[in-house]
Formats: sequence, C-alpha cells, structure tokens
Amino acid sequence: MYRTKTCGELRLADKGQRVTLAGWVQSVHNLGALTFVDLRDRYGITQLAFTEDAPEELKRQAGKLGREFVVQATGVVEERYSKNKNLPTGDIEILVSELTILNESLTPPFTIEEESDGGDDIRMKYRYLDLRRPVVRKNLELRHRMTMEVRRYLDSKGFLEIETPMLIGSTPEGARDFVVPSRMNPGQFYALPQSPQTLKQLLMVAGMDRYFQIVKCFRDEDLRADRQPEFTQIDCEMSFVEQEDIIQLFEGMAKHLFRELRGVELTEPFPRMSWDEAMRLYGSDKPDTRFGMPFVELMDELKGTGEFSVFNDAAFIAGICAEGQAVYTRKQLDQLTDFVKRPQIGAKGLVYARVQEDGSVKSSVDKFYTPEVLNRLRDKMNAKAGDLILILSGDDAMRVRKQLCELRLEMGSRMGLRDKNKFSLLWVVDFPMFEWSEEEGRLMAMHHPFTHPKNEDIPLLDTNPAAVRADAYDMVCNGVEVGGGSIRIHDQALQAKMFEILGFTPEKAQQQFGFLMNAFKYGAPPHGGLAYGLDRWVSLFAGLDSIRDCIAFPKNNSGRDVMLDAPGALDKSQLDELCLELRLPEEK
RNA sequence: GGUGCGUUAGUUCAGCUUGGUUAGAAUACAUGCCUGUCACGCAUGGGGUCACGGGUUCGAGUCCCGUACGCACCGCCA
Repeated sequence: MYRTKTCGELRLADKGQRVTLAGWVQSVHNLGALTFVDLRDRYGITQLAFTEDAPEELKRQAGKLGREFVVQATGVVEERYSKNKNLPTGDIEILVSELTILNESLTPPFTIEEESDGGDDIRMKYRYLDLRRPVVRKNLELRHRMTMEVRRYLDSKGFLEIETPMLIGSTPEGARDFVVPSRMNPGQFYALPQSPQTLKQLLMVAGMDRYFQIVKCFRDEDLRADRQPEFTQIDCEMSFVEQEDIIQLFEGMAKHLFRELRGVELTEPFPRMSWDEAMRLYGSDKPDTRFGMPFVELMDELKGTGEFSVFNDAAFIAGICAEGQAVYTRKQLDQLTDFVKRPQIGAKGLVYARVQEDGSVKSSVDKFYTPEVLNRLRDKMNAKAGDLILILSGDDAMRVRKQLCELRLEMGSRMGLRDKNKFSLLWVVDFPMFEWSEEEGRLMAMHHPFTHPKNEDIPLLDTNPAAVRADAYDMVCNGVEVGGGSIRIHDQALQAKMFEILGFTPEKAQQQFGFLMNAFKYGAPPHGGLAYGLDRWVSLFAGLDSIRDCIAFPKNNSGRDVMLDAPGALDKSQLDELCLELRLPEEK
C-alpha cells in the first residue's frame, strides 16, 4: 500500500497516529539540523518534519529531495511547535521515520504554487505540471461537479443520455467543419459535428422523447478567450413541447446549478426580453443586465434642434446616462472618445453632457444648442444632477447601437458595476429567423435552418421573410450567452420551404439534409431543445476570464496544442493510404 | 483576411524614448552556514544566439522593414 492517508485530511485529532503519505515535494526548508518538506497531493499539503534525532541516513535522504520529487513517507502525526494558519493541516506535521523516493523530477520550468510565476505559454506546454496547481485543479473539480449535477437533474426529469456519432457528414451551412478522410472510401470525408443537432432531432423521430448528452462539438473557426475549436455542450432535446415548456425546464436546471454549485438561490423567474428590445435598449442580443444604463433614442431632441451638423445629418442618435459620473475630467472624456474611435469600435466621435449641481447642462455641443434643448435632452435621459450623458450618432442604427453597447460595457466596468460575484440572468426570445449575409448575398438562418418560425409569422415567409421571427431563445448571464435553443420544424414541407428561402435547390437540400426530411415523413413529433455551453458555465461560476482555464488540455489562439505539438504533418505513407496529395501555399 | 500589443537569464520582467565600456532585478537553481521553517534567513556562485532574417549606421538589445511565434480584439463562429 502506497499510502494510508492523503495530504489533506490529517488534523490535531489524529495526533499519535502512524501514517503513510505519498505525494509531490512542494518545497524543502533546510535549517541545518532540521528539515521541513511540504508534501502535496490532490487533497492538500502536509508538512513532513525531519528532526535532529533522525538517523543520519534519513537526514541525508531528506537533503537530496528536490521540487516535484514523488515520495512516500511514514511517520507519526505530531502537534506542531508553531502552527500554520494558512493550511487546513497546519496544526500537525509528520515526524518521518521512513522515506522512499518513488521518482525524481527535473526542476520544473515554473513554480507550481497557487500563484505560478509562469506565463500562459509555458504553462500550456507543461500543462500536466500546471494542473498540479490547486487553482487549476479546482476548476476541473468544479467542472466535474457541474456535469454530475446536470446528469442528476436531467435524470430526475426523465432524460436519457444517448451518444451520437463523432464521424458524420459535412454540411457547409454554418461554421466550417473539421474533416476526417476515410481510408476505406478514398476521396471521401467525414466531418466532426458542429453540434449533434440533426441527430438529436432524429432521436425525437425515434420516440426517445427526452434526450441529453454532454458532448464535444467542433468548429473550425478563429478562436477567442471564450472560444475553442472543440468545446463541450450540454445538449438537450424534448418532444411534445412548446417554447414555454423548454424555458421552464432549463430555467429550473440553471437554478439547480446555482443552488448546488454556488449556493445562490434564484427564486424569481428569469426576465424575458425580445431580441428587438435587447437591441434597442442594449445594442446586443446578450445584454449584461447586472447594471442598467439603457439606451435612449434622441432623434427628436437633437436632430434639427440646433446647428450641430453631425446630428443634423445623422440617421440615428442615442445616448446613455452614467449616474454620478459628471465628475469625469476632460482627460477622462478624451480617453473615452479615443476608446469609441478605436478601429474595432469605429465611432466617429463622442458627445458628452454633464448635469451640473444646479441642474443645468454643460456639454461639448453647448455652442450649437440652446439651454432649453439641452434641458429637454436631460429630461429625456432621466438624468439628475451629477450625471454624465454620453451620446453617439451615425448613419446606421445597428452600427451605432453596437458602438454604444461597447461604450456602455466600458462605463459599466469603470463604474464597478460588473461584479463577478453578481449574476443577472435573462431569456432573450423572438430572434429573427433570418439575417442578411453581405458575403453570400442571401438570407442566412440566424439560429439554424431547422428552427421553427413563429406561427403568426409563417405567412410572411412568402411576402417578407426578413421580418419573420423564430421560436428561438437564448439564456444570457452577465452578458454571456450561456445557452440557446429553439422549437424545431417537424413538418417536411415547411422544412423544404425553409431550405428554399435559404437558397438551396431542392436537389441540394435533398442531398445534404434528405435524411432529415425523409425521417420527417415517418411521423416526426413536435419537438425542440436547447444546448448549454459547459465551458462557459464553469468559467462563469469560477470567475474565469478564459474558458481555457477550465479545460484540462486546451488549444491556443491558433488552434494548436502546444503540449502535443498538434496539428502536425502526416507521413507520405499515411497520405498515400488515404489517397491524399498536398497542395500547400507557395513559400514566400 | 485584418488591427493592436508583445518576444531580453529556467521563469516573470526592466533596459529601447535620447544607438556607445562588462545587458540588470526579482525569483528559480547550485554550494555553504543555520534547532521550528512555512514568501525562512544569511553568504557565495553559475546561468544570455537580447525570437529569426534583412536594412540604416563607424557602431544596433535599442531605429526601420520583413518573417515566425504568443496574447487580445474585428471579420468569422447557421
């Protein structure tokens, strides 16, 4: 037996026990005649003590220990002379009588402690060492507990966990696929699923009624702090349900997770906001509702009421009111102006107005407007003395809203209104069915092509498809889309019509999605579902800035695994067997 | 496809604005001393292709251009 106890469990009550521990050497303190070793495993740290009375051989052995050596130590639990309040095991130590070095270690390239001295790059290259750090380990523990609670909740609601294949066919609609060549079918390729969407719909046709799967999904698109090429979804689908049934059940799951994993009781129903309202008030389909500061449209107040040509020429003017921020200095306001003018935001400029102590308005456009106009602006913004009004304008309402959205989030951050320990959840509903793609020159499905249009909007499919809304919904928490889903089409004719509007010829639709439309001919039940992003949920609960920190072996910004050095080239023989030939871009 | 920032000791960084002697700090590592450490302390020591390529210059870690890599973001992510 390698150990009788772990490094996290011994307390003063265990005094006098003879125990054997095994773990990694976190640190060695050699004081001459005395040596202390911090021994670490998954459960904690326990101090090993080698005193003056120890046999010479044992002391010599202890002196040889280096960081991250794997050792086994046997001894008696003793009370410490001086206790360490930072450790749960800080009241005791092991007076070691036997020590075995199970394995030596090279000096690790960074310190393996709560706060490592290593940067992201080096820690990813040696991720197996990084994962020894408690802070990273705790993220994986949280992830484990979350999947356990998801399974417990869904099982209690009658869901079946069913696996779907990873090797499926490619569908060009949507994100780029990762593809896998087939040796037995030369020149043909599988694709890894972007989501098990169509498969879970087929499970509904099969009568499985309530399905879920904690499943890897793959998308070959550029990455971000919150986007990995492979990520995990909690994927669910139900039959004989309406939107309301799904929202109820999965709102219940969110509340369950908050209760079990964060100790937060969410008693109220989550607010619902239409997509349209979310865009008008916050300029985003995933608004951060931890704070207010909604947009106020100001066309009536500011267009044509003064000599300011920027506003007089604008097609859209809107502002936000930052409570108590009239103290902003000219320099800070210039900084904000630079912020909105950054290329990725792209505003032309920023107009501001401070509400003075006496209620009068002092603005950057004073010379263009009368005090009466500015007072009307103040009243429309609902601004009080001490508030700061920030205004953007432009030719395109959606573009201005996006810019103002960035400004609102920036102000929220500056004002400390985006507390990681505060959670504000809502449902965004009634998404548009389609959005116009400039690149493709056609309508694209905003959610996906299997989404059911709202019944009252179905007539518009023929007359004004761009105005059709969908039975689609997203769950949003703190400005992060944590889940989304829809009621699906279960009627073969409606599905065929949808493909037609999306620019598919009947032949192409049949070729790519024939399996689904054929299945719909054999008694498909009404159905719908939802998928939660597991990585984002864990990050949210752990307060992480990047989902990489809750994934054991994540990929970097370029989609590389720097530890495995993947992806990599194939041998000629492998390529030959797959009947593949490479045509790489010319070397520059 | 694009924008910004970065790349100097094992690691995290300073040095670059204003080019000029032997490139520094902290930490890690090694050696020695130390009977209660726990961010131990003290002393000593080793450790550098200043990412790579080109250019400007009498002279480049420092200025310019390109490439690679990393991070963040835009596009993209049905």
